[in-house]
Amino acid sequence: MAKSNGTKSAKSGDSGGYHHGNLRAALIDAAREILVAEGVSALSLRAVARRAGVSQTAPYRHFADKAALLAELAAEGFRGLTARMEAEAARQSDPKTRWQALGRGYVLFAVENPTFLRLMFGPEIPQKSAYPELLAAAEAAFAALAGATDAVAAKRDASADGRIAALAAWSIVHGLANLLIDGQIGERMLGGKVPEIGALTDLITATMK
Amino acid sequence: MAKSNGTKSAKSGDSGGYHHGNLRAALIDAAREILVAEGVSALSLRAVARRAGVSQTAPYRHFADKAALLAELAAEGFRGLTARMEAEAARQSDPKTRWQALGRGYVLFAVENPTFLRLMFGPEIPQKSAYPELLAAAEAAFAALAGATDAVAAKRDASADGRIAALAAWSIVHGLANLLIDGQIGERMLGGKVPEIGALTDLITATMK
DNA sequence: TGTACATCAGTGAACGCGCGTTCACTGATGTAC
DNA sequence: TGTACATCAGTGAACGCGCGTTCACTGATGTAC
Repeated sequence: MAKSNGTKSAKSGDSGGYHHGNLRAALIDAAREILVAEGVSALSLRAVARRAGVSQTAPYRHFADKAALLAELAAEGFRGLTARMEAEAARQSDPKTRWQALGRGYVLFAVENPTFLRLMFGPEIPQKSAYPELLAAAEAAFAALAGATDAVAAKRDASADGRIAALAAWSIVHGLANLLIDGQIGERMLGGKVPEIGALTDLITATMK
Repeated sequence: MAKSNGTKSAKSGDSGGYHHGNLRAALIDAAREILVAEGVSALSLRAVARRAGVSQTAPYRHFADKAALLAELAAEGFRGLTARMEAEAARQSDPKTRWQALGRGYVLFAVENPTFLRLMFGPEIPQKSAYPELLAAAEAAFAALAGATDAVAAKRDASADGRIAALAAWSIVHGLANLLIDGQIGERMLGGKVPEIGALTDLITATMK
């Protein structure tokens, strides 16, 4: 997920003129850095502008408002989530093995990028449905999971409801991910032995039919 | 969950003197009302004092700081969650039926009290472990679930790991609850037919071994 | 029963902060002729 | 090739707001004698 738009930063050597060149991308870079380093509550438009080295009103040349910038970052998060799942599932063709690998990717992404997960699912972006790109990225992530669980369900029982299987799969990995990043899973709960996250996720997803 | 401490409210007829009588309870009532009506982001100490009809510094006579008040409210939330689960599972003695009923209670509580869930699991209370009452209430909720899933796991397979079964159960209902309250589950995902929440939860929990 | 006094639970003003957004503006760019 | 001019992408000041918390204070209560 550590990404950069590979454009000159606000203060790089290009003689630092009045015009920035690629401020839009630089603002998203700055926002990502703040999100990762300080969390979603520190992600103010003013802080983003400060970090990008421009005046606090400059972002309004590129984003309608704060939510529009956050929506773009959240969409990036969903694309990262999908990528992480698919990386984990590469070359897994057995349906069940594949779904477990996708689940591992989901939970690992969350643990590696907790602040992203909070932005993606939290209330900071009101009316997520107002951002088609965000909606599409979220649905693509779900579709990746659903594709695999459909295959599991169909293999086990031709009359199984694929939609329910997909939602159940999403629920279990989403729940585990959130409990982990919210610090709800204490050692006590696991009886002292705390497995590595990927292994733990495999144990959890193995409890599904 | 709609609760009141049954004490005279800030402005009731008791001649409204300088001393309130039971401000501590009245502050928690006020906080609960704000949480329910306006969400966790509106839950400021100043707003709570305003609603209770006292000066904005009065709460400091009863709570060390904002987090202490929120922790008390969150603990109340966990007790409500446990109660909702147990109400749903009353008179269910078959292990699997019982666990599904508890799960229904979990998800229904979340849908009925979404802002409570966000307070209970969200980042507004830093260092939840600093509040023993909160910790105990959260663990009691988990224990209720774990008690039932232990029985399911033991019945199915004597060598099954009860802790993993419990965590998986918690994950799936927690995930479903959060996806629902965050508005992530669209009609599209369910193919048009949107079942009632309790029935949906039963379908989801039925996918566990 | 009366009273001095310690304690408790409130108040009001203030500190110092950060936020999203709007406004009138200006410097830089690029294009039509 | 040179230049007038429209447009674009920045700036800086300000509006109006809310927040958590501290401080010195005061009104009310209850208790010891």
